[in-house]
Amino acid sequence: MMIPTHQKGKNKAQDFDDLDPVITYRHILQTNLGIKDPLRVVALCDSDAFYAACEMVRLGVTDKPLVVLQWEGIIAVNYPARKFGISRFHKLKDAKERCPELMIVHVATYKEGDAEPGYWDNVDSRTHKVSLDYYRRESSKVFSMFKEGLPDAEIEKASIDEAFIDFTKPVRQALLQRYPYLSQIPADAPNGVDTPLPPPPLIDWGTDSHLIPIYSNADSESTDEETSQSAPLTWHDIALRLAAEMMHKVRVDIATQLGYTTSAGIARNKFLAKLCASYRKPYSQTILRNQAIPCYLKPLEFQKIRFLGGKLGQALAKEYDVSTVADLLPVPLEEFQAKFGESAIWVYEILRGIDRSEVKEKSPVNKSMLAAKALQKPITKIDDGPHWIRVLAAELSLRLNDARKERPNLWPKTLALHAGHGYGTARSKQAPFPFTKEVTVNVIAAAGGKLWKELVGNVTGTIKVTYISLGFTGIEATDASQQSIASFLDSPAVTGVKRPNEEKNGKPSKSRHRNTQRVRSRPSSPSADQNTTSFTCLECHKTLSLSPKLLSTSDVLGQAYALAAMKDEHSDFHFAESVAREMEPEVKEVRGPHKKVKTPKIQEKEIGPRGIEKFFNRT
DNA sequence: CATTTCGTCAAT
DNA sequence: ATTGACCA
Repeated sequence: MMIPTHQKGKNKAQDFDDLDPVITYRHILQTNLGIKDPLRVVALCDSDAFYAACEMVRLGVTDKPLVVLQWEGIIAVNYPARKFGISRFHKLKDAKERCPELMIVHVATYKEGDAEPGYWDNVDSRTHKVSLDYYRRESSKVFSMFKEGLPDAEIEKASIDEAFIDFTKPVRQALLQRYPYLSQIPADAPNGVDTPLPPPPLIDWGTDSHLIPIYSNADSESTDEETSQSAPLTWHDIALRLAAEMMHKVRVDIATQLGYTTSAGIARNKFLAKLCASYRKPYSQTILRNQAIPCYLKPLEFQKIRFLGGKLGQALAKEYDVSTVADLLPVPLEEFQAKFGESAIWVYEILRGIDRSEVKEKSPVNKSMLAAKALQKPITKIDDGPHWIRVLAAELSLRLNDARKERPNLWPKTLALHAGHGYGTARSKQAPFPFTKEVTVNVIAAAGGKLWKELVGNVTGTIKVTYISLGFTGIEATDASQQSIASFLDSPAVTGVKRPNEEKNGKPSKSRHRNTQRVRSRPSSPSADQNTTSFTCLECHKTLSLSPKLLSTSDVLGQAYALAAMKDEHSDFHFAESVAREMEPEVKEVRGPHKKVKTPKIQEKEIGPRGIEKFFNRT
């Protein structure tokens, strides 16, 4: 296919050549067109000054200037305070001078031993850690309202205060309902289902949305609305309008019921929706018609585009010594490909208003959960680590157990510890996290403490750590088989509490299983030996071989071994074994030459080019 | 221009 | 398993 822009500078009109595609009955009748759908409509909706709005709701404040403080820094400024010229980068003192009646709210904090975070007037970064949990909870209320208000839309949580919403499906439904003749291919249609749709009706753009202007109106007296309404309507414009109505309704509901104002951008794809969402703020929404894309995009600094704000955008700016989208339009695709490889097509298309990325519905549960602390005074002694690890562990415990109130079957697969000083200097250790139902501060702190030793243990002398974080990764809702094993592993015997009825013959007693369910039928024939995974008990050298059928459970068993290793108790091994045996009775017991022990115990690792001694600066 | 505390994904 | 890029 010929791309006309290969000739430098010439074919500007054809840089944006897909703004008014022919839409046929096939397009409107066919579902699952995905990103190729010429009637695709995507919105980006984000909360205005979200943290500040959360505090206003919490404190019952309306309209008063307010900032949210995190230690000495302002992290959120509500719109009334912005009227005084206050921004996130001002010092608190400057902000107070600009607005003496400014309300100042410090984010919730807690210290070691606190049951939960709280709001305090006097906070001390040397002893306390920030908790952003209140904002997470409020955020999930907002997302619930998106879901309830837009049951047919795909919704992708993009951050704590932002969601992409794919309106294509609900808009299609509304289109066919409002204009039923679209579903009837006329008898005299020349090309049947491939006949273009009749011209769209005239519509009122309404008053709930702003419109991005279609012509540069710098020296024009007409308003944005006039210049944007002047272009002839397309069916895509009708689709945008229908989405705007739905978006507006949900936004009003959220503002009324939760007290959070939002702003939204509505366009044909994700990156354009994100861009135009901030066209007017707060509490407004903006429609970007296809015809308005060129004049909106060309003067734009390309580093403001999502994913061009980092290294790639810098590389582009440096390579061509330019800053706007229009500056890059003459660059042929081949040149991008030579210089930017994989990203070339994506960049080339983005510059032309094309974005193939899909709105991907995400699990309501985050895949990771981390607690982090920046220390203004560095840790210098290895023994100082465990204190902060306990603080971080307490938060993780609180948050995980809170999440489990909604979803009891949530399990974190690994625990990771990061530590470092300054930028780009972090090191980390991670290990499988023990599979227990009782995720207590002690369990997390013990596992975290092990990681800490692994990370800094072989440094002799002084360390320097200004940043430390502890987090779960691989958080998932387990299936029933894992739940049954988990509840077994949480039985008192496994968790270390002695119980009256110990098992006989290595087999657990019935009573221990009254809360577990049998979920897997036996495989009809056992698998061959070469496909099994073996575990050997360090103490008695008994080896357990698991068939591939138990792939998922062997994963769980791995966690059981982690627990055993952590507690230095070999008895857990045998409990794990008996569970496996019960679930798959042909699990083999092997005696004889000991195979290599497979445990999740962290192996001592060779220090790489950026050695640990170099990394943790001696002082 | 920036801090801190998040979170996701990909390369190796 | 570890590191880093990027987002807000």
